[in-house]
Amino acid sequence: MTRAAGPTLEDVAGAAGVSLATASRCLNNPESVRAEKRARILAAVAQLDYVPHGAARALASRRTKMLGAVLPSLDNTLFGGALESFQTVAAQFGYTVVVASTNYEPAKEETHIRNLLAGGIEALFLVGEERDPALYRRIDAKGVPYVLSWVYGTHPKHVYTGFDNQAAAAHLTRYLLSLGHRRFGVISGHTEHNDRAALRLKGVCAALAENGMELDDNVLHLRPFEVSAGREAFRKLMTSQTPPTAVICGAEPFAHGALFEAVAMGIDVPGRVSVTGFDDMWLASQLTPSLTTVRTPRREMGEQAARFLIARLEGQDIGAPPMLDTELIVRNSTGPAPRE
Amino acid sequence: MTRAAGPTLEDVAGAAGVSLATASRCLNNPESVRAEKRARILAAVAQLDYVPHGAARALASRRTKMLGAVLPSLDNTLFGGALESFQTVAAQFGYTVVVASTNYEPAKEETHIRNLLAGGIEALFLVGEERDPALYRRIDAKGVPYVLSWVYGTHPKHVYTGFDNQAAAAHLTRYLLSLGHRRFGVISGHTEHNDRAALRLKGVCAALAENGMELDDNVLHLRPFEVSAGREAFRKLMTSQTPPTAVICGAEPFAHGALFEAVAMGIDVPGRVSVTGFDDMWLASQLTPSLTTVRTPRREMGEQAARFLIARLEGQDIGAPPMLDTELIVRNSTGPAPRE
DNA sequence: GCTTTTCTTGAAAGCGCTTTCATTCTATGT
DNA sequence: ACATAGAATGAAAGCGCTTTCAAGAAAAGC
Repeated sequence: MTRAAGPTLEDVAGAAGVSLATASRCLNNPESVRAEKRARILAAVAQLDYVPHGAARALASRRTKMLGAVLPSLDNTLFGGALESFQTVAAQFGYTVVVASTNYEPAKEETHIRNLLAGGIEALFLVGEERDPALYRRIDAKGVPYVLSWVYGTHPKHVYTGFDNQAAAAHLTRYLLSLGHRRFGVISGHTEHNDRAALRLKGVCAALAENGMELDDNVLHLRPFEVSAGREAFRKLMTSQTPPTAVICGAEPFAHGALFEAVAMGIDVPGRVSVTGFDDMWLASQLTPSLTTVRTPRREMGEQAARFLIARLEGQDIGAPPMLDTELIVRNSTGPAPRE
Repeated sequence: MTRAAGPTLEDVAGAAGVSLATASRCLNNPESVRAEKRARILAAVAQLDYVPHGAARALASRRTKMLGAVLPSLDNTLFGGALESFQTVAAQFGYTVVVASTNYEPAKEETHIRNLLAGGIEALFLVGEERDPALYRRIDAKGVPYVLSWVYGTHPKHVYTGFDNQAAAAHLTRYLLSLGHRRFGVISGHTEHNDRAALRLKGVCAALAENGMELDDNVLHLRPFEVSAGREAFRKLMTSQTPPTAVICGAEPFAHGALFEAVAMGIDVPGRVSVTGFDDMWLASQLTPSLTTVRTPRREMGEQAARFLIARLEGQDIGAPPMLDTELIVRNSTGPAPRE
């Protein structure tokens, strides 16, 4: 497809009777141009309907004003919320965001990052910390700053905009323990390439260990992040010989599924079994019973990441973003452990 | 921030002992270079860890391989599904997607489109048809092909990847009529800047008109697309003197809200009132009662749009995409009108 | 063996913009 | 009025790549 040529800055300069250099200055640093000429140039811009050529500008100035975001999924308000706020802040500062979804296939991430890097993005928004060191090296080689979200690790060379998955999960588990629960079931996302899931699971186990308990393999169900998987796992859990009195779900779709399945099975929640989620999506508060869960700072992460990255790019050194808080939201899906 | 320089194609050419031109050819059209040199060049690329400079390439070739998408919201699986499939297809063909959200504020759309155009996107994915003609002119002036999704209009110069909102809504309404319903309530999105909402509403009215009925103003509630708004409107509807026997929701959040509120109010659905949705999000099938709704082809729209746009850009002339189907999914939230 | 055709190659001219650098103005001080 | 600092301007040199164009190398034909 041949693209319509469109007027160039040179045309604008010509129409305004100034040099190319002056026209360029006028657009990037209006103060440096005499008011009278500025008016002429701006008029020419308006009249010709001039739109600057991004690639040319990028090539000459070494600035693309593009930010990249690689997410596990776009079809999901979990990441959508973060992306929305990331994009909104970016737009406020005149940045544009290029997005890619791995579809929860970590292998795709490298390709996407490579492409974004080649495309010229100046900074990168990523989810999670665990990835091939070579990938990090490639990003560093380009001098592209990045932020790891949804986690808050300790590696000094990384910048995080996230929260403490493990602590949040442990806190939630302690709450359940305080309610008297001793038999747990856990539905979690697969942990191999998902450090958030792994961390949450670790938090659960840690809290259990504090009380001299441990998680039996057959009450731990690893599943893809889907409601149907939650239903199925919940049913499996509740039809075992010794069903748990509390089912901890490492992600909210599992909890939603569990609650739906409980209705289908005629199981009283929280009378017979307590159920917890993780993320506090809008549905959590609407369900009956409403879901006890952990609120995660989705929009905050996106916003914080954008602000940090942009500050970095503009040379202002705001420090690394602070760890974000989570909050245990106690609702009606949890209650005292039933007496035997 | 100074970006790390990184090796240029010239460095690669130097390392491989060939000219810049040959190195360039080797990357864009490998066949045209003698195998022996090709190997040397590729080796140099690998060894230097060379990544092409997007802006430079774009400037020289007038191709950015970037696609733009402007959506009402990113924090919403409605558009997220379309974006996901759009991006996936784009990536398959080596395109990158730049995204922007208007946050349901149509005024923002123009700015975003302007920025994307300046950024160099080669094609545009938009939602809905209704917008300032000047905006369309600006896009045309750049020679950027675009697709309008979520609608399927008749304007010859537009390309649509969508479905017939009006027909779908009319079909749904007729179904309700056939169940004996005569008193309707409608919860719809604001129609001023939302042709999808307007079209659906029109479909409802058309079906009603066929039976010599019309929609009274006080049973029509226009709201922002939120569950809470759905709850509130439903309550208002059901506490009026003559509550409707069927509540038609122009978007699914309203229907979800209505169903939740019905539970809260102890109203039997569909015994006392039938409720319908529009879009068939995953939740629709999980709710109790499960929701009668219209399935809209979200992922198909994104995929179709990407395929069409890319074909256009590559000069293959595949025709305009066909109108996509919707499907009335009858579940348990609808039933015969209660007898008076 | 030598000419003609077909491939491969390299040199060089940009793509549209930003940004030094040197120059021309304008404003200021005396 | 005259020198001088400071501001505004234009010419020109790229930014890193693609792509003509013409020349050189290889393959094919007689």
